[in-house]
Amino acid sequence: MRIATWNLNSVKARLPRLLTWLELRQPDVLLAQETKATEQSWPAGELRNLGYESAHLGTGRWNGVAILSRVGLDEVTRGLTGQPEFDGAVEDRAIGASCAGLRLWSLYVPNGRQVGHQHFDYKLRFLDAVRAQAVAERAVRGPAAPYGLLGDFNVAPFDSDVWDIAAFDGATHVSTPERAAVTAIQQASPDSPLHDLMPRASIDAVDARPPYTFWEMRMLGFQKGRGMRIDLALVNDALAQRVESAWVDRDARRGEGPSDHAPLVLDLTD
DNA sequence: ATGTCGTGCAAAGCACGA
Repeated sequence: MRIATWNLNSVKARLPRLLTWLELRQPDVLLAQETKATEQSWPAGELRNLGYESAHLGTGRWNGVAILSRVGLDEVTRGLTGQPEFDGAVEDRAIGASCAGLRLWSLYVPNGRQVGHQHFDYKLRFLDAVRAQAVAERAVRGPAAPYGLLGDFNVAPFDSDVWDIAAFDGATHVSTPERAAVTAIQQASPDSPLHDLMPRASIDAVDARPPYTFWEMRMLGFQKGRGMRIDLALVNDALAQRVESAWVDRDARRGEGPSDHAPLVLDLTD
């Protein structure tokens, strides 16, 4: 079984590449972010033609999250319990579902813009709502149920997760409170920690490069190797023990018209 | 700090977000 998470940066702009990628890599579940789609514009028909059911949460120009599955799509949850608002609205940043016995979330954590910006505070509150969601579901489902929080966290957990930590002095994505908020999610249920699965940098069996998942469109970030590992898979023991391989599909970042993110792929035992 | 994208509005140029 194969599951993946991918920030598409517009499903409309990415649809040809998305469909090609689904046929090439054959994921059983895809957790998608930044669809920038409405329920009307979500391409459910094209996805169904490839064998995927899908559940989408999106209202327009920004954000938007979805789960695609060809192994069942049940218990769909749109939004987090207690999800904070920004500018008076709950944004389309979280959708959960159960797929073939796995409880999975597709998350698009707010960017934060600048440390100290109100959007940064919103980011921290959102991450705390993710933590609370994990605690609540852990209480209901128990530690034996495979559980994963996947998506664009907009946080690089370690200094080595960015191309040059000196270039990020004072920046978001690497600050202490953001990293502490991610750690708090992982440790929310101390008897059932969530592991930050470290992927390989590519599908190759051995790849010594850093496993970045995002490269800026500006300044030729990909071409210059200026990347960040900000798309994460936080999974409990029950799911982690089924992971045979985790890797970044950096080939999806190449060529004409890519997203600025590459998919993070998990290959599981059946 | 931004040299690139993507979106939507109102209209082929901008504002906004990342």
